[in-house]
Amino acid sequence: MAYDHKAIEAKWQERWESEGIFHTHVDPSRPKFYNVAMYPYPSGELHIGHVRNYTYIDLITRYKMMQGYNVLSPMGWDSFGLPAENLAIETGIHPRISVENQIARMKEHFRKLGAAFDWSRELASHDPAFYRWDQWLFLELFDRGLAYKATAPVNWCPRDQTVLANEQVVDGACERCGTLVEKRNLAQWFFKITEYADRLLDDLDGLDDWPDRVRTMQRNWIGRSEGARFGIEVEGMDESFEVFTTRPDTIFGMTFCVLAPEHPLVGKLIAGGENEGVARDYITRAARESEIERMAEGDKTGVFTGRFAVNPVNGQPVPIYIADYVLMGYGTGAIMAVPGQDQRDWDFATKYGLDIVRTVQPPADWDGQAYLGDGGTINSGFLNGLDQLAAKERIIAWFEEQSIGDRAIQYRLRDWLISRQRYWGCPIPMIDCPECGLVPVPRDDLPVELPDVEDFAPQGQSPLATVEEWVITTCPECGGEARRETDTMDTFVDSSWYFFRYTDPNNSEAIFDPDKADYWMPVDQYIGGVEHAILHLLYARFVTKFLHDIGLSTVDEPFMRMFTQGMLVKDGAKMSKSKGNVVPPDRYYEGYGADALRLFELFVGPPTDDAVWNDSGVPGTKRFLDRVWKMGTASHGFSERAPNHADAELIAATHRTVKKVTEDIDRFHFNTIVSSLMALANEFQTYLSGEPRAEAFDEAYKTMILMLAPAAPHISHELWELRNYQGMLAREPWPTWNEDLVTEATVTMVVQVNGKVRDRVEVASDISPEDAEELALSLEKVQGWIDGASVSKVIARPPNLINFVVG
RNA sequence: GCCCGGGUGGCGGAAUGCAGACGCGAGGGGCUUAAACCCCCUUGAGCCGAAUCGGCUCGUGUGGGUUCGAAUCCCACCCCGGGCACCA
Repeated sequence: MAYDHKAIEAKWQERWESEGIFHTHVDPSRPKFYNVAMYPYPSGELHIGHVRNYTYIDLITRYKMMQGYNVLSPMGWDSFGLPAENLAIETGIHPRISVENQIARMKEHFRKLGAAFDWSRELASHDPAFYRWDQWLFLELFDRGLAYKATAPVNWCPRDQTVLANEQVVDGACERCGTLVEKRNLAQWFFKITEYADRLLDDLDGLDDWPDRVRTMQRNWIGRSEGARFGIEVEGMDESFEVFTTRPDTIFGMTFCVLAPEHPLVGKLIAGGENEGVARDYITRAARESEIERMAEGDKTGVFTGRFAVNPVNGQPVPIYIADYVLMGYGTGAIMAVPGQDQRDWDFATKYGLDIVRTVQPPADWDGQAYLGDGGTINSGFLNGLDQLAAKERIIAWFEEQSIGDRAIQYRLRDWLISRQRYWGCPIPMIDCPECGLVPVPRDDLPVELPDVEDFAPQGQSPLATVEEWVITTCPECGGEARRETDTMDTFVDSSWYFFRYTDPNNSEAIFDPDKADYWMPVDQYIGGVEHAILHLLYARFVTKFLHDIGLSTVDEPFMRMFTQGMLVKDGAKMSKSKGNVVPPDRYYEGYGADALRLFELFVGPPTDDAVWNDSGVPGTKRFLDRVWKMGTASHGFSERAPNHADAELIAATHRTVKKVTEDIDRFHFNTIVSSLMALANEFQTYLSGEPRAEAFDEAYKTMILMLAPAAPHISHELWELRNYQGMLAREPWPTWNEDLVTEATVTMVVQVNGKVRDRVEVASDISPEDAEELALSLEKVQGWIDGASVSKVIARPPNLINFVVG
């Protein structure tokens, strides 16, 4: 008999809500557990990919509650951003309206899923009560010189007269009209995250409960490299340029230099030269391409400027090229090229017939490519014979003696550009006064609220610029007429601190109460998609360190334990609206129920991996729940016999499952907890088909319901109540296991000969290596495989395995 | 191009010294007037024998290596996915 999932799920959702069991308060008497799923963009539809994420967070919330923690699991909305704005441009519907409708829809989905969130702490980034603190944070950064204005290029569509996001540029053209996109320089706001580069890098070492791959990605993203910076003179001109290199020891091998096409010196270098026309074309083309496109070209391209640079160590003139594989945004936008020791330079030199001089002795058979290893310096004047490290020290000292350069550290990390020429975001709280310059909006005037506009489409500037009565204001310093900043902030600003706000979401006096934050922070468990492994996590870490530095937070890392989950894939592609392969969860609530859906979401695969959605999976987990239901509600005709081995075995199997499930939850192997519970249910079936005793069954079954509770809460709660156990299941303690019961008296030992399994034998689990060897040798099959040959080695790993090496 | 992951039956996956747990699908059988539901059995490939039982060989993307022993560790290659700073 299938159970009535619709009635049961509605009943318990109502009960949890009316009893407010997930409402949380500061309670220093209990250990806290702060559990956060990355807050979603309210796209309207929750799809089964989201459901996977929230099933994980919900499982942990309920599990930790059962373990006695004071668990905070809040939910909110990343509700500013491009999709709502695009919809507004298309339909004229105000983003606030569409976003709030979508939030309501998604909340309904969460309710139907049985999600255990503390809704009293709900927040949304488009709410002025929230984003005024974005503005406050901006001003704090500004006051300390960590927010500044500088010019940076944007994608510009000359036909639509708008700034485009990278996502809106397809193959170098505007996604809407197909016009070739140009780069245009605008004055924009930055956060000086590079000031924190070293701390962001060093503190990764302490994040032991983060996935290694995420830490590695962050390390590489920050990209600290040590080397030297020095100046190079242009021959026959009173000009020079700086280069940064990690390999100053190879300077004698510099046979050309390369400048980025945007390098400020390029114009002067090519002026009047034979290559001027070609160079100008090249620069125009490079400007159209994105950095990724420039780096992605397998074949390096470049143009000779017609000028030569002077190698400072030997006075040799070397040609200066411009090439798009050198980026203006990294280092000094210019490099010394050493083809002998750098593969990209090697490729370039080979293509353009430039000299290659090796300054590090490669191994004897080395040929046809750059040599990056160590091997003793050659062809390098006063550096000859030194190893790489010594040569570096020597040449840097020489730069300093000559006053042409010095030791330098270079980061790949760039400052965080937060300006967006968009409507649907948080206004930047600055005023531009003709008399006083850039003036911050006074804290008391916050929030600077987003005004309503007629037309949402960006027109060169933010749509805010068209709202004259909003833009024109008075200068807080001199009282004269001034203009507001019309750019809005990157939505990553909102998401870089919202987890602090959850700890004190309704505070109208401060961003949050430091005491409340002190109780809850850091987040004990943070869960989200691996696509956020770099940017969002880095920004959140940066802002947390900043809040720490200004005395608001006692912690300087936000997330103790990080978990990045894989995506759900359907029909060979990532689930997304544009691919049209989104599976909404609704269909499952009706036919199978939230519990069956949740269980399959857990079961579908390892949480860290991408998983493939299979439509017949949910019916499978529903079948399992039906079996559990039937076992717990049918009358079994229990036997009055004395306890025997079968009863003991059922109890032991249950204890083994408690151990396995507990350990698997702790290490995030959610897919195998479902397997283990299914296997246990199969044991129950076997037991019930014999002569079951009520006592053994009740004890084991009660434990199974407890284990099922975090994964499939509705059915578990109903069974708990039906079987007359007292209290709400969600508040029951998580079961423990008895180690003596878990350890089995005998185990199967594998017997190998030369590493191949030849027999198995049942042995006592505490068998000695000697006894194991003797027993194994006595086996007929093993004798047959050894076949009189001499056993040269015995590898004994009792009680699991023994291996005889023969011949 | 650069950085980070991943490749195991028909499918999702399990397994850190026994490859294929658990489930899906498929095939066979039972229940049923019939179907659905439910229950039972079989299910990596190839092979051997005196054949429903016993046994052998191969097999975890490809090729090599380390080891008594490799899905697991190392090297090279192929393929797929994520990120690359204005999607979130």
